[in-house]
Amino acid sequence: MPELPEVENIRRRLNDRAAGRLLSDLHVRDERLLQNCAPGEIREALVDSCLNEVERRGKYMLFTFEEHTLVNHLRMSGRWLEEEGDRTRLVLRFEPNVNLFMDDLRRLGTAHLFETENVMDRPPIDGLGVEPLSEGFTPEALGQLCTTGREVKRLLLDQSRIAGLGNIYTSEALFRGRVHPERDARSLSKEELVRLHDGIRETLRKAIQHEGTSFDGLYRTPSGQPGRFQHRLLVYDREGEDCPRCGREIHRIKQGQRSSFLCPNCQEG
DNA sequence: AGTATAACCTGTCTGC
DNA sequence: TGCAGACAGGTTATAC
Repeated sequence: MPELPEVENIRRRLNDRAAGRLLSDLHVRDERLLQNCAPGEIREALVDSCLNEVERRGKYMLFTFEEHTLVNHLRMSGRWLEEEGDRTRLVLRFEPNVNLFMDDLRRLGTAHLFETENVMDRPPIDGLGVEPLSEGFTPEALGQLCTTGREVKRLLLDQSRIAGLGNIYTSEALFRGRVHPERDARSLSKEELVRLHDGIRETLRKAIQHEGTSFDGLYRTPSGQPGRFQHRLLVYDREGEDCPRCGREIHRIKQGQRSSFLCPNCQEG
């Protein structure tokens, strides 16, 4: 479910609530969450230490404590709540009386534990591509990623190239850039690369600003509020509706078992 | 190196 | 009403 804008909003809220606080207790309710350690190890590593900050890399959240860092991915249905949910997998209790609950209906989310100094050099963080909102992500940088003959939509979903885009925001970014999702990535002109680059940044910035996209009540900010960006989507989940640019019909296609939404008139094949 | 498929999970919606 | 199948915001192991 959560892509970069959702994770960024969650990160900000968790950071505001808990950064600088002492972790007084930690409960693993579902051991399958843990990818590289046992419940006893993570408790031993984190309890009684201070959370320095909550950072984000791609769709991962990094809870950076003094010695160790907890790396969390929400996958399809994970979320963080400030009250107990009915699908709680992990509980963090901070002094004084700040509780955070990781809730995850489909139980696909993951957590890794690392020594803080090693996090960036270990999987899964070390293999992530460029941050699309960083200074390093320029139209030229995008062009250097578009060197293989793959469909551009699939390339944008590849987290080892660009970290943070998911199924919603790739469709939105390609629409804004007026690039067809099935285009061979190598075939994009300089002008199209600039448009796509702008489309990616504009989409992500606006989605962050509007606190992400909530469809079926799954995504919530930790305070319990749904996002508002579902009201501003241009093509995603709008098959059969009018293109906001030209008024013709929005289409849905399948690429690698996943839906892409586009306007065939505005986005040339 | 690329893709395709299944797998991991649980729920909702659609059509018969 | 029941039931099968498709589908859902993500990633990864395995097989070509």
